[in-house]
Amino acid sequence: MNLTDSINRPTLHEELVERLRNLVVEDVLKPGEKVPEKQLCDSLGVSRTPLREALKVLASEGFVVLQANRGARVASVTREELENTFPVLAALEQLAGELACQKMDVAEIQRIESSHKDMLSAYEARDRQAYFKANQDIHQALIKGARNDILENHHKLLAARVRRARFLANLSDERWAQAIDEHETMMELLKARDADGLGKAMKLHMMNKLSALVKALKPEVTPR
Amino acid sequence: MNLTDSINRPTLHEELVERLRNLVVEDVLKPGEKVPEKQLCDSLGVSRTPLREALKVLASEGFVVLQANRGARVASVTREELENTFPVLAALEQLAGELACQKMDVAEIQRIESSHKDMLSAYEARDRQAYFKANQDIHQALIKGARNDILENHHKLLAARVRRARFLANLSDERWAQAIDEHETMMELLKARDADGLGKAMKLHMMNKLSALVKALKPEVTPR
DNA sequence: AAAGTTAATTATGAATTCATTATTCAGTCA
DNA sequence: TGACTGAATAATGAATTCATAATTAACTTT
Repeated sequence: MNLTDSINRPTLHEELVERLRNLVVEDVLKPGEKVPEKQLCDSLGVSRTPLREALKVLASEGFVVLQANRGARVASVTREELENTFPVLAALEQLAGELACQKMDVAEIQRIESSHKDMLSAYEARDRQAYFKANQDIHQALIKGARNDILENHHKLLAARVRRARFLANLSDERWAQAIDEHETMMELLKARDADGLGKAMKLHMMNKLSALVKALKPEVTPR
Repeated sequence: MNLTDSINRPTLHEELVERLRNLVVEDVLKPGEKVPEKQLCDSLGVSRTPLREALKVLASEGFVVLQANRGARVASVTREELENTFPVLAALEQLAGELACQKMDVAEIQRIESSHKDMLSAYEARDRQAYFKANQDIHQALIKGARNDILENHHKLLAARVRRARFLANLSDERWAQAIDEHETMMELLKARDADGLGKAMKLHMMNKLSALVKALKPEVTPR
């Protein structure tokens, strides 16, 4: 009898961390909004203890901000934060690209190519929803391919924080086309297993994403 | 009346996160050891609620491991973890080096040079304690110099996790000399404001640190 | 009516309590 | 003797309670 994977019943607070993080990333809980404990407890059917534990974790991850005796507010997405986050994310993706080239097996690369084609189809159809999905799958898979848990964890958190920015500015046609190009290049480099090249391409891809975002954002954000 | 900085009374759990993290990093709480809530509560003079909140945060930071209904254990420092963490840390330091070259002012660089000289003195005197301190000051200052909170946060956590490894293996004379050399180079590049160069040097410095560590570690660690 | 003050209400931080799960240990039987 | 069983104990997860700080509402006072 081989019971390798033991019963996996996550604790309440773990589930709550996941669910609340999703609510923040999916913009259900809006930036700046305060997070009323009682209300959430009622709607989620838990007591305050595990909820508050989850909020502490979320705060350490940067999704909410705690103020003593004033509870939690959803962290706002500032331009400054984006300008700080993207370079870090870019550095992580660069590393991921390098490692992925070395460590991924052929089947994995083929799966990425499949997601890549899905992405192209979504682009042709101008289906933003499907595009984002395929895009995320690709980046996710490349990170996984790096075989590095630490990298994966930190990337996951930063990527989630940045993902919220999609509610701030729409993807321009121009940027969209450029992104597709960049992905084509990345795909080529991955297949050629050009570690250094893919790393640099992924870094550049991120930084270009930031540029486009800041450009689309600039007018509306207070010039600080 | 300018009350820019409001009263800063951290909540209990925040203080606990700091203190417990220190206990782990300073090897007072040993890897694999379980963290008995009651005992800690008594010795710290707090109730279980804030302590448990702190443990959740520490778990999300990777310093402890939670098992449902079995409480928290201090995370062990495995070779695999080090081999995963250092490359990520190296990537962050590379970025920090690049940014620091661009953003630090002259006074800051001079202060780093002063720490650098302290470090050299400590090396001459073979004073490990003082060396570690000066070394940490330098790296800390370079990170600060990058003017990027996100980078700083993530670096801080990873650096703390890795710092625990110093209880696993001693710094060899050979490696120590090499590290000094690398720091000399870094100092030169910083003064020359060679962003790309400093970035690469810091990355290399980290990766060499890992090599030395793994070499010193290899015999004693169970071979995977 | 507007600004300021005080009382009532609400929300939060932390302690305590309760229920459940692990662990320990004595006892049983092969 | 040594492995198994089950009761007793201890530790944990979560709910509840309590004390205090923040917010709101009511009331003055001008």
